[in-house]
Amino acid sequence: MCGEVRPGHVGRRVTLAGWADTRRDHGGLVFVDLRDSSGICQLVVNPERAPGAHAAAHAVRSEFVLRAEGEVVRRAPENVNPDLPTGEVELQVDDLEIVSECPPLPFQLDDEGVDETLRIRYRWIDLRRARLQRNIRMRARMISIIRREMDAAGFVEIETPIMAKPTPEGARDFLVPTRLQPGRFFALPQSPQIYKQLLVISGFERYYQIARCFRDEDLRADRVQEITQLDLEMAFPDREAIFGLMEEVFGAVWRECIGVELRTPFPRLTFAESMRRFGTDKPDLRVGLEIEDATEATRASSFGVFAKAECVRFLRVPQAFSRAELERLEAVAAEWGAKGLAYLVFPEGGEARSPIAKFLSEEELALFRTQPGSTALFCADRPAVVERVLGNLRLHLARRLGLVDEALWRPVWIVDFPMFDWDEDEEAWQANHHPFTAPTPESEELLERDPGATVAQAYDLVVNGVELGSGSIRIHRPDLQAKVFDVLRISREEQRSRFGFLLDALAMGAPPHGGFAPGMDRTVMLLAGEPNLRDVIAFPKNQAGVDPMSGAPSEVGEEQLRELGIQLRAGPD
RNA sequence: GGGGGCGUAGUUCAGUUGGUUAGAACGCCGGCCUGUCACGCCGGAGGUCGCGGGUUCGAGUCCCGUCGCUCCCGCCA
Repeated sequence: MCGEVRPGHVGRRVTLAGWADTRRDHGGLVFVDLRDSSGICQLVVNPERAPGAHAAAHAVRSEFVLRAEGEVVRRAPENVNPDLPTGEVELQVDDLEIVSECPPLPFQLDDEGVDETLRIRYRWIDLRRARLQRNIRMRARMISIIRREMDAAGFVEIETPIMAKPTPEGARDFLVPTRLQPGRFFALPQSPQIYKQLLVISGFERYYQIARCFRDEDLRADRVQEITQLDLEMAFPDREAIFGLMEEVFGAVWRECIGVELRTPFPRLTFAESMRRFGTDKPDLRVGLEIEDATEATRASSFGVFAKAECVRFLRVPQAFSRAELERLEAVAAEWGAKGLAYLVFPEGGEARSPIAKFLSEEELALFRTQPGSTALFCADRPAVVERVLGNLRLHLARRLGLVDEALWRPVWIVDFPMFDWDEDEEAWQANHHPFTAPTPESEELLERDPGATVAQAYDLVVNGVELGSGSIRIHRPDLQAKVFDVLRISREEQRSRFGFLLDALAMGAPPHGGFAPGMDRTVMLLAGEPNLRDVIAFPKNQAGVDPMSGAPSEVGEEQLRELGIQLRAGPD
């Protein structure tokens, strides 16, 4: 292997094979950097020693596949390349075979800024980049570690159907027609949720799967339509058992993939506390800034906006902003729905600067006064708006002021999510996690009386502000499941037709069960430090959901459609 | 569905108030070169300025439309 040639091999005759990374042709001597997945080794071809090999070397171009035979020799001290692990030696070539040729590439491998469509279209070349090789190999190592840990913990890997039943609520399904049942469709699973519950009910007390999941939704840098998740479910769970297992698995992954020791147990934060302190349910705990409350303190204020607002909160930022900076911040805040951004600037050795200072009493001012050279930024509105604005402003400021310690890893469990969110458009309750999530025993009685106050036994794992996975303790009593469906206004008939088999199974000896499902793509993305999910996926699609390499999805012939009983209409108009 | 950015050589980009023959770097081709390692030096080829329309004596540049890519919002139980 090219990257493994060492001084200990000096004098040995070896054959190396790989790709021509670069060629340096001196007319006489020709140097070729031969690359394989283990690294690079320099070939030296001397026209006097090997005229045949020299002619071949002269014809070599980038990315040709070569086989070189020769003797490992030690380089003279002045010729050592300290940047190369194999830099003390080289291969003195006697025989060089061009195994495979390559035309000039559509882009250069050392050019990082190439248009992504072009990169994906020629993915087999793009994947030769050291960075992508590292990402894809790290992904494989992670999956292998996870399998080892899950097996050791007594979990059984079981495959569930890729062709499953459509679920109209939630994300949009990818539908799959079938010739044998014209007019009917399978759906690609958004998750193996129901199957895994059935498996545990079946007596597989510990199930897992490296599962592909599909959602026909719009894509983002950190969102693709086809994801891989570690899907797991267990009988007689307690939340702590699942947390402990995941901490062990992620601990092993971080340790063995990037040499980082995660401190366990991971801290826990309730949903309510996370929203209050960080304005989000996926807080980046590397950022020290926290949102503080001023609702009560300003209740009696002569500043009407504060006095009347349902909620007033603020951020203390360690920088005295200028007028222009504050205007830019206000514009940023407006994008997130802020009607305004009140501020108190405390400059170094000067009076507080603020258009609202005159409305605030000495006591109120004292409350917000921090060290000189800082600013208090206020948002007053409904809690949801205040949280969104200040939560995003917190991240924006952290990035801009360099308050994020990139070397830190801060995992956190977010717990005690609300069972339901109120959907303004539908004027109905929606499951915050999914409809199979159990309420806490204490809040179960609130289900009918006050659905919004019901607390779910659901939890998310968040690392450095990225939601890696979520899970819950499930409902294992058919009566409770039916009650939850009632809150979601799913009629008894609909419950039967859509989830009848699950309700039946719950009625036939279902143990308490629960599970978790961390996303593998996002985990590698985090481990590899990649901002874009596509760079940890071997063959990704573009933002329009199209594969520029194969052209998928593509149109199909009439014959194929006829067999499926599908007729295409001309266009939407 | 909505908003921002981008689209000029194989690639990454520059291109002034609209004005001669649209440039650079890398890559590519040819030549020279026996210690380079992003080799060097000399020479050369390479352009539907995304596409369509308009304004103008004249459009890469201005206007309208359209397509593509990308980032974000919505959406993602």
